[in-house]
Amino acid sequence: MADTTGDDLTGALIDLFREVDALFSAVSRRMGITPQQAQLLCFAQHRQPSFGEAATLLHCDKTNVTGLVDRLQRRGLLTREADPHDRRVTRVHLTADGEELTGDFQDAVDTAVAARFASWPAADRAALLPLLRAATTALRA
Amino acid sequence: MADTTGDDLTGALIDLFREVDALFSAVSRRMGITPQQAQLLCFAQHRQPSFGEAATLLHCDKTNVTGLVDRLQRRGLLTREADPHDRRVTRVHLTADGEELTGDFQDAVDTAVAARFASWPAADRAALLPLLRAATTALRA
DNA sequence: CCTGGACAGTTGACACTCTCGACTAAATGG
DNA sequence: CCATTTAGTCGAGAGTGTCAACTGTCCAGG
Repeated sequence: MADTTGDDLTGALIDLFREVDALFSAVSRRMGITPQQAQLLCFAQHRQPSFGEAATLLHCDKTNVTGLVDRLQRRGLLTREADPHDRRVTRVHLTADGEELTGDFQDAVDTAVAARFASWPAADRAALLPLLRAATTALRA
Repeated sequence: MADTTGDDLTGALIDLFREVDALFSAVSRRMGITPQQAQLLCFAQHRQPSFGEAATLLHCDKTNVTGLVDRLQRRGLLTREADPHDRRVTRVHLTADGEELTGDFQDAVDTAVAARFASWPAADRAALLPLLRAATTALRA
């Protein structure tokens, strides 16, 4: 209930959001990190984000990133590296331990998702993926 | 990148999750409450959950709910009501202010979602809703 | 040059979230 | 009637998140 468009798209989005959140949190916890830490580690895997970029990616204030990085660095999962082109910026690099933990985390999430969709017909799964991407783009606007 | 099934369903789910999270958080903030408080208020609108039920719905420990309710009660958005059938349980009831704020919150989210999907063809929107629901059910397993 | 404004990260203060273990009170079932 | 279970609370402690104020660096315009 509670809707404007006649269909309850909002409710469906939030229900899905809650399930993904639950899965993501459960796996994070099992790995001994918080969901926010998991997110930062995943970002740091592809790029080597500056603190400001990390803040943007995480949708939070840059001052928050300082503490987040502090805790992960204390555990040896990442390091702060000076940016060679701009001495103001510090970049986040994963350590070998960080890479391993991040890989394990992603594998665990992938496995869990794959298991839950294992019984889906290929046609449904094929239809879902582009719609999810389109919905994401729509929401980003 | 990072995937088991060939398609990157996991990535798409997490991307969508992040957008919904961003929207939900932004609206909560605009309303002067936290996302967790918003969730609890929404639940309390339909049912009158006990603390344990609230904890289950919010995927968190019951001790967390005590503080959550404390803060919302201090702001006059809800009350603790004794359950007539079991004197151990306390139920959460929204006040008039709480109902109003919750309604405003839901309207704001609905409006934002509707606006972002306004340009979607009806056919796409019709296809999206059942797939979202099915995906939610799949993940719940 | 060199100075002022913009930008990157840090710090301290503060509120909220979240969990754990220990506790009280009430229900329940031998 | 007593043992157990269940509901909520409390205190301690770690993490998340914001804000305002600060330092250091970069990059113009004068």
